[in-house]
Amino acid sequence: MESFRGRFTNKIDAKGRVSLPAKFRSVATSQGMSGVVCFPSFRGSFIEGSGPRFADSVMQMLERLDPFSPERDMLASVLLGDSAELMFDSDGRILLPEDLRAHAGIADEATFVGLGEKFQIWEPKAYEAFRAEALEKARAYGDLLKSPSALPPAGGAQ
Amino acid sequence: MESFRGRFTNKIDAKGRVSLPAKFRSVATSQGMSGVVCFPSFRGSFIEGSGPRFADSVMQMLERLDPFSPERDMLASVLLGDSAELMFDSDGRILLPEDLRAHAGIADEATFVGLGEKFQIWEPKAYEAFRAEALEKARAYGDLLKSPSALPPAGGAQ
DNA sequence: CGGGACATCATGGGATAACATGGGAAAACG
DNA sequence: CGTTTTCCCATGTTATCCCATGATGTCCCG
Repeated sequence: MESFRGRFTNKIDAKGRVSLPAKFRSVATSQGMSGVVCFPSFRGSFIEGSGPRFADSVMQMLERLDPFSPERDMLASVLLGDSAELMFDSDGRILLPEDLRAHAGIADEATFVGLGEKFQIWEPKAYEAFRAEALEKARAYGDLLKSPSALPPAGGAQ
Repeated sequence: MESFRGRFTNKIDAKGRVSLPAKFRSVATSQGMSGVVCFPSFRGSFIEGSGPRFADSVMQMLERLDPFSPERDMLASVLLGDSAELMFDSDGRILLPEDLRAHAGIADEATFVGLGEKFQIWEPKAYEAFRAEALEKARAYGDLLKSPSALPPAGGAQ
């Protein structure tokens, strides 16, 4: 199962287009979609993105809630209302909407970071800073990664 | 399966016409209807809308209730009695009925918010306020989707 | 091992199509 | 008849398509 991996920084042209890294493109395509789904992170100034597989799982989670419940409406507003389906053109580029760019403080360059089932899009310098911090935290969180064979029962989600 | 996603704010002209966002239009069309079904929300000052698929499922939900119960009648009078089938014209516009506009406090602009199987139509500033609240609550509901990996990535449960 | 032929990719620009929006005229309605 | 709705056309803006270029990588063959 392919997943998003690696880091790529691409330019944004005058029309707002960016090349989606070729490797990301092929992940999305292998999931049956000629595009990606993006939405502003509600945890920081960056854009979250994914292929249809992850996006569908979010959708299914929402459909399990009562159709007129406040929880469903609020979660859907944030997760779907703010999201955008960005199809790539014949050259593999996507058009980053103005509001998403503003959220991430992105001007003329964007850094794509693969995170498995999803990826993130950052303003390059902002990502540098985040990455330095992530490295620190990773050191501390390293203990959380257990060898699968060492997990006691099933579930593991302490 | 296509669904309503994204947020769009369009103008209402002197005749009361609004462009239904092109993406919403194609969702409705793919469900076999050249229009959408709209009705006032019973939980707030906004309009609920959907394609025929969701509208049918609402119908079925009503039919599961006791046919002569006051609950059923109350819900039906809002969900069906106040609902309108709005066909879009050759340019993809719909005509928002006066009572629906009044319910949502909509004057000359309308914000369409995609929520999966359904969508909502808001007065832009009212939606802004709702969204801010939704963002807060979504963080609280975040237990449902806390770490992104907590979501079933590839059909974990279903 | 080296060098080139070729594919892939990111990027730029011009042409074209799609979309939101405004207004006029015909048609439907009461 | 007057009012409201539908249809048609015009326009500016935005997005999409198509082609060109250069840079990088890959592969094959000598």
